[in-house]
Amino acid sequence: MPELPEVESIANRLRMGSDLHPSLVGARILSVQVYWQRSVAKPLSESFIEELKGQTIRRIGRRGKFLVFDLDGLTLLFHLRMSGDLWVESMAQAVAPHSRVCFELASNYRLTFHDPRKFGRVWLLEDADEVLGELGPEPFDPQLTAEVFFQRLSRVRRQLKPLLLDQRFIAGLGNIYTDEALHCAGLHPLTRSDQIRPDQAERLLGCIRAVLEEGIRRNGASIDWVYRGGDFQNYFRVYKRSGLPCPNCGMPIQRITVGQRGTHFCPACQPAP
DNA sequence: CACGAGACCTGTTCGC
DNA sequence: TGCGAACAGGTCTCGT
Repeated sequence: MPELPEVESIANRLRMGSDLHPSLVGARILSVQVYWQRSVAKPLSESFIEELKGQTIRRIGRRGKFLVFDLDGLTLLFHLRMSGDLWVESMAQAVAPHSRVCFELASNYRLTFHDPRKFGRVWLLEDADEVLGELGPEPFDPQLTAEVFFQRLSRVRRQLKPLLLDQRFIAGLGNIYTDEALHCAGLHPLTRSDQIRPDQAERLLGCIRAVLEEGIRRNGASIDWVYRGGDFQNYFRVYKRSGLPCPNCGMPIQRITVGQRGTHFCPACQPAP
């Protein structure tokens, strides 16, 4: 489910509240239940539970695909990986199947880390950089100019698709938005990064920002049974559209596998390198 | 350094 | 209908 726009949408909802629950900013944590030990990456779950007692959520943000909860001198981080989600439920509700970690709040609500596939992780850290430190730039960082982006592309010789998925190169892109951005930019996913011209780099950066912006505007994409809320899935141009016509030229969208990931592109608009 | 394969997991969908 | 294979929004580790 979660790439930058989905995580941003979840962070916004938790921060602002919704018709179903109040904002979590200012909420105090009474107790924590861990139902799947490996979901807690750090520290050991006993300390995790103990240290969280009495902490208050001061701020809710996002960095790359991480949700960042600033507490009282500690930082709570979530990575949702493939199937994770954060739910706010009334304490009266039964704990749902696939709930991995539950946080009971003083407001009589419960924050649930729900994650069927168990790939997601949560950290409680004194220094968030221990986990976030290696991340590449935020796509919307004004410091990330077309010039800087071109230099970063040129410094390595890698296929564009796996490179854009590398969170150390740029933070927040996943399989959907990478395919959409490459299609928007007219670049084949297997193009080598050091073969890119400055004007193509500028176009690609603009497209990355455009597709992420659209994703955020539509509150992310909701596919299958994981995560509901957004409707960007109705506006995909290439992702999961193999065989269907390219919205630009009508050519059937093609699907290949790149670095173990399904990769969708238009053979006409994105000519092979 | 760059890439591919396997691991970690459960659930859904597709083909026979 | 039933069953196995393929596939899924991510990332880590290992071998070449």
